[in-house]
Amino acid sequence: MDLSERKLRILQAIVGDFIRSAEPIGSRTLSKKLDMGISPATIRNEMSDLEEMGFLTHPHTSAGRVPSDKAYRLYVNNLMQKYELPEDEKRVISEKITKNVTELEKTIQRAASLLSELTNLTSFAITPNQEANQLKYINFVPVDDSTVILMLVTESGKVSNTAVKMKVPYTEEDLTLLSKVMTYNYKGKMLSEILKLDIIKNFETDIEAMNRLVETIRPNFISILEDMLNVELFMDGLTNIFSIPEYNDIEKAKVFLEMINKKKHFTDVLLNRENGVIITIGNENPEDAMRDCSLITATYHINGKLVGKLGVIGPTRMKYDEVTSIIEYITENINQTFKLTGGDEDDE
Amino acid sequence: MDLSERKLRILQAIVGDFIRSAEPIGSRTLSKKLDMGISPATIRNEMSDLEEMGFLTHPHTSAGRVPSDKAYRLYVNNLMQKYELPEDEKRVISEKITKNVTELEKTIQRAASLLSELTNLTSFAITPNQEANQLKYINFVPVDDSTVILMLVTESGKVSNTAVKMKVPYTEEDLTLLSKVMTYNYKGKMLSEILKLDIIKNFETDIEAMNRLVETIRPNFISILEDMLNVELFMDGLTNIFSIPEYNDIEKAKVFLEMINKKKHFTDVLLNRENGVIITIGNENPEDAMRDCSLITATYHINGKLVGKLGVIGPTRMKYDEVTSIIEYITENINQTFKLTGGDEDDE
DNA sequence: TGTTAGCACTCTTAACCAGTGAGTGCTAAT
DNA sequence: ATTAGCACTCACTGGTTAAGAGTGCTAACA
Repeated sequence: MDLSERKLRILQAIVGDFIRSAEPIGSRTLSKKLDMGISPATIRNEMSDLEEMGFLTHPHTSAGRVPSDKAYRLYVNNLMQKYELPEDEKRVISEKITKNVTELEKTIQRAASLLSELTNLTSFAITPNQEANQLKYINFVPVDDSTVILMLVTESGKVSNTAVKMKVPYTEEDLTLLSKVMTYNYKGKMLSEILKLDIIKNFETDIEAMNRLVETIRPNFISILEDMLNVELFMDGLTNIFSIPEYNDIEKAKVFLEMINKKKHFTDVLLNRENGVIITIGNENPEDAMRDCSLITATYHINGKLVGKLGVIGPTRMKYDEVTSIIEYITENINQTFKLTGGDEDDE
Repeated sequence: MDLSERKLRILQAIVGDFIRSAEPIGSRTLSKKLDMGISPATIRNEMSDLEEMGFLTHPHTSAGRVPSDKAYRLYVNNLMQKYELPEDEKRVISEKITKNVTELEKTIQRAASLLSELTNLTSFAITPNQEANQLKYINFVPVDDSTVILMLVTESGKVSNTAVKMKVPYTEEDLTLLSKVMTYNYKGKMLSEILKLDIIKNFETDIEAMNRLVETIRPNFISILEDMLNVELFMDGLTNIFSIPEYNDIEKAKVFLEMINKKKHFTDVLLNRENGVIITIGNENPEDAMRDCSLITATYHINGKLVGKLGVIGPTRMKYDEVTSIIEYITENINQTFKLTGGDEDDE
């Protein structure tokens, strides 16, 4: 059996209607809604076929039909029309994303917050994977007799630092020299590379005093590098699920929130997804706990290079057209904002 | 009517039992449990008195009695016995708090996480209010031709920085000089003072070139200072409420989570609470949304000076004795850890 | 006078039942 | 191939009943 034009139209109508109403839809209502001049009985036959093909299911005998994951997939791939964002929504997005850009993290967080607000779903975003980020600059700043601040700067403009309590004596000149030597040695190397190759561990200079300095600083250096490699996860709109009928069941809401709240695990799931706009529907998700969710993620780029992700998670019944448009528009705006500068404003 | 010894014992038993079981307790069960040789009928009379005095309520005619907020207050103030933490729990706390202390924020977050784990409640913590924190050190680090990193260090050892895209030419010497001048001017001043008195706005030197530098940097300087003043809010154990019978109702869970999720507002509530271990029960809370929660907060100190808070929020029916002991022990450990060093390890 | 046994009463909860309505699947007619 | 008609299914609603827990009151008791 193949999908006739009419079957497609019926399926489209069912999916479209269910996405909005969350109610199973029956043959009679559908017949009226379609006004193609086909009777409920005919629709019933078609529906029966569609069910046999796996596009529809039945909660119980006397209920209407509900789209299956397979139907959503077909809908997303073929039936769905491009949703044009209203101009004012576009304007809001542009304004919020590009306004007040001081730190990448803040902008990304704002983007996530905006996303949940516009979609009424739970949104999330992760900062770029720093694997490919290169070290640009190392500096040691003496603050007082026993405290030195270790500062690292990456090519993308990310700055990290930590205060180090010094256990060996040092002079300002020592530190300046050490800054220069280390910068010379590590500049342009990827963060992960520096960590993996143990080149910090084996770092030695010709000067005895400096080696003692390195010795003191090494653990901090390693931990700050590790820290820079961590991607950060932002979420927003957690409580939005309470307004979704599917999650009116306390048990389901609990499972959902617990899944979302395993941040480490959730981050890994996101990192493992392919780049670009990716929609996974219900049982397409590799994670058991997500089997009745849909996940839409998209990729944003910093300097056209570093790659982060953001997206939404919600019931399989979601407005795929609208949500993808919103996500796309937001990522576009992020890309635009961080095109040249790597995180700092120069666009005023 | 006054509270006889017997009334107190009965009340104590009711509160104690209800805290554990969440079930209204009747005269018969209580009579057996107390084994003071008083009959259910007598207990009923006493209960009736206690109800009249406002310590007990009745969900409905044929249900057992339930403690009122007033009863919890009495329990907390007079009836409750000090709960001794088991040694192994103490050990776990000490280990987790003092281990791997690199950044204050991380330790506080870990403390919150630990707190929710041990209490099975929702926990939170805010980083110290930085109002009283003094600036210690200002430094400008040139990274490349057009980027300078502005770094601020406070007395407590907090380091913040931001990359600034420079719009005017500069030399390394300019920056070094500016660092020195500004440090000289601002060192020892409180962050809030620097911001409020507009002394940044009016900052001028004798040197024309330097004033142009200041001009470029000023907005970043202000925003980084503002940023440093923000307290951060950490939470953990959000989904713990789902295992609490009181919140088995989806509507209640929703209200709770939404209240908790207004982070800005919630932070303000915390900031406004007095220092020390503070327990507020149900309607003692000024916030409508918290009227059927209890909130326990405690204060921790950094360098014996800067003050942060942490605590738990949960149903009025909570194990006050156990929870306060845990919170106290955790704050003690934090105080100990940050006694001298202001955030950096030197205790190995 | 404080305590207690006894009993009628209240109220919740669970189970059961019938009625209703939405929707299906099948059959026979068009 | 389409459709009208009809019997059937099943969730949902509202009402009834019975059980159980617990109270409040009264009268008897130490």
